[in-house]
Amino acid sequence: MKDFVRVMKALSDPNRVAIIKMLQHRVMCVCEIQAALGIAQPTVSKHLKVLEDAELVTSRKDGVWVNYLLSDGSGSPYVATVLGNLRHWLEDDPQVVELVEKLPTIQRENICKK
Amino acid sequence: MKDFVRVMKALSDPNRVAIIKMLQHRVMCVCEIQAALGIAQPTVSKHLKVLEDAELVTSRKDGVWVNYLLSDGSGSPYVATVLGNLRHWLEDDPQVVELVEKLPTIQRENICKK
DNA sequence: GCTCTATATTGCCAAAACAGAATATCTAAG
DNA sequence: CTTAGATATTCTGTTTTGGCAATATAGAGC
Repeated sequence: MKDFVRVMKALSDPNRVAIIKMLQHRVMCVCEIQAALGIAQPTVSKHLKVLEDAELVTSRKDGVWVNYLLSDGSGSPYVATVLGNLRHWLEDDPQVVELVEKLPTIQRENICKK
Repeated sequence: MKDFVRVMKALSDPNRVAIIKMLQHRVMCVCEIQAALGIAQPTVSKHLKVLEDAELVTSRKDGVWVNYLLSDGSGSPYVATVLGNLRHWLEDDPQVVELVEKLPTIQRENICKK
């Protein structure tokens, strides 16, 4: 029950759902997600922690960067199923469409290192 | 996006999930749910409102009683899918098992009209 | 060692969520 | 039309959440 509720709670925020929809297209680092969503960096880190605690997302350190990617869902049937459903769900959502369209223009080389 | 988040948020509370698991077995009125969960009546009504707003649940008035039942999900693909999944999910959850076991002993004739 | 830079953590605030007590509404029955 | 019981709504207090600014941490490179 706790695991299930944790996953549902993680999916109860539009920004977190947006992160998942973006990660369906590619791996992203924190500053890229920050640039895409237009919210503060600590806020992004906190959202990612919630998603990671729910096992919806995993991270891999690559030097200074931390790459976030979708979990394979092997640890939780809820995660596996919901991530599967989210492949089709929200594909036509205006906010998601806009995010995915500008995704190619967001590259860590241009965004960070200011 | 808003619809999806609303459904996820509705499923982010253990008591609300418990209500859904009970409604899988039979229609229930407010005071029966109250007795099963052991929480205050206004709290139950509020949870039911959240579930109804998310279209996870429907209600039918029957005189003084209001019977709550699971939605058929025809209004929302998220609802249809998640309610389908919840048929199998949490079947072995201790809290759910205990609730379902004592479900037969909870009848509105015995519970209400105090 | 020191300096950048990316990310995480902390602290704080406003808004939302959950709980119950008290109250209001509705309906059946007399 | 008055009462009694089932449910909904309001009110209030407490906890949780989402946001940001400020700070701390970690790794790359000098």
